[in-house]
Amino acid sequence: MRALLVEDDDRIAGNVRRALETVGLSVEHVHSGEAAWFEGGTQSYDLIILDLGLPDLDGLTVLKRWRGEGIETPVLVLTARGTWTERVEGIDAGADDYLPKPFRMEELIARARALIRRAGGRGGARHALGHLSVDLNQMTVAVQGIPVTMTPLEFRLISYLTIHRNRVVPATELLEHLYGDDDKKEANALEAIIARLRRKLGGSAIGTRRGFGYFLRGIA
Amino acid sequence: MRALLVEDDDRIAGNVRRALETVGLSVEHVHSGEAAWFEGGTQSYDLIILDLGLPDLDGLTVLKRWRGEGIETPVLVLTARGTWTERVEGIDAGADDYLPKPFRMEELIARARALIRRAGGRGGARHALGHLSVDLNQMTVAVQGIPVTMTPLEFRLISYLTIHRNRVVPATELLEHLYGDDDKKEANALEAIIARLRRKLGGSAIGTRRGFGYFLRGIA
DNA sequence: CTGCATCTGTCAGCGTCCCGTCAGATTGGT
DNA sequence: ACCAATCTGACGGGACGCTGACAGATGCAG
Repeated sequence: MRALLVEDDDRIAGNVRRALETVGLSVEHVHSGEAAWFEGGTQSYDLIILDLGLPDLDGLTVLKRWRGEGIETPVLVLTARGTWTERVEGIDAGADDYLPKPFRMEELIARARALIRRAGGRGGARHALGHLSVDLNQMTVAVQGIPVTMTPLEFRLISYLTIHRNRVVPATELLEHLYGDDDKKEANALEAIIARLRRKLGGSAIGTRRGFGYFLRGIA
Repeated sequence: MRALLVEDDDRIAGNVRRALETVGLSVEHVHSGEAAWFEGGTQSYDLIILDLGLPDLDGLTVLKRWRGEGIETPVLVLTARGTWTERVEGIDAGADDYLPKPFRMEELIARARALIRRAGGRGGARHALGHLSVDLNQMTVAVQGIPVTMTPLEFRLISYLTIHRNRVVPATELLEHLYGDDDKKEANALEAIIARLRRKLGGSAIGTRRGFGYFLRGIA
């Protein structure tokens, strides 16, 4: 379940990304209209979150182009100014839903879920790979069917790795995800959590790429 | 058991919400016709309370669109002016019942109940898990068949957990549900209610996921 | 109006568990 | 083989959640 986030403001983007990821979406983020136009046109997404106020190519233009090309991905439009005309424009251009800033993250999530559901993509908050299964709703993790209790940090870490299962996640990114970038912890804190996770999940669940980061592998 | 409340006046909306919640309904609230149109079309509700006097899209239009789409959810229409013609219009558009402002909350609740019951919503109003049974219509809770008396807050909490039984509900969400986000209570208030609930229901009914929130489990 | 009962928010104390830190072992790359 | 990166076990401070007690608020009865 992948989402494309088009937003030039990094602060907002960070929040949105975190919110979406907690409900099990894997989020790709681009800052500009051009990049969005390219990403959305070449990759397959289950949902696109589109901010209208972009530096280069206008969001509405991008949206119209997509629709013109027959791309049917559900699009949720964000905009600063919530005027009536703009809303109509957005709907006319092919937006599936519309959300004026500022908005509450819960609302964004609710609407995102609704869009995905309507599009027929069943919101799968349940991931399984190999002998490992992660349920983002119940916040449970099971190895070979038997449940394993997780502490908050451990769960957030395994969730993040699960959502980004297909790539190596840099340690810095994990640290940023677990603690707001402000908190300064010894780098060792992450390693400690990884160690505890490995003990619970079995040693081979989490792999290390020395100098880069960590990745999840199905347990063989 | 979920209700959608479409009402632009926040004062009225607050009262209605509280009233509905005391009878065990989980209430979603939108302010505009557009939002209502979207919410009602994408989510599944057991009841919709629709105010006609909306700023953007007229309530009647929304209602007609829903019916046109085959959405059969019972709709209770509220309106400021109770003229005869308007009532006919409302019924014609597909409303199931009609209530002129001002009205007494008791009457609203009575009609809401009637609509849900008529729609066969009886099926969803009674939940049973393990030795615990929760009846949202009668506002009763029973453990192993013997009824337990609940205070209002306790009942709203157990209702909310029952409705969202399949996931871990974050403490913040519970706080927001019990008190409007405006009220700022010490976080401990929630814990106090949970403790009282546990004493009544037996310790194992409500589970804690430290750092996340609470969840309901059938009593084994 | 007064007294009683109930509900519920606040507080303080306590136990449990989380997790950051440290120190030493171990691994992997060159 | 050497060095840096990573791993791991142990430990302790502190966050988190639970509970009992209390008091203000509210409602009801007399």
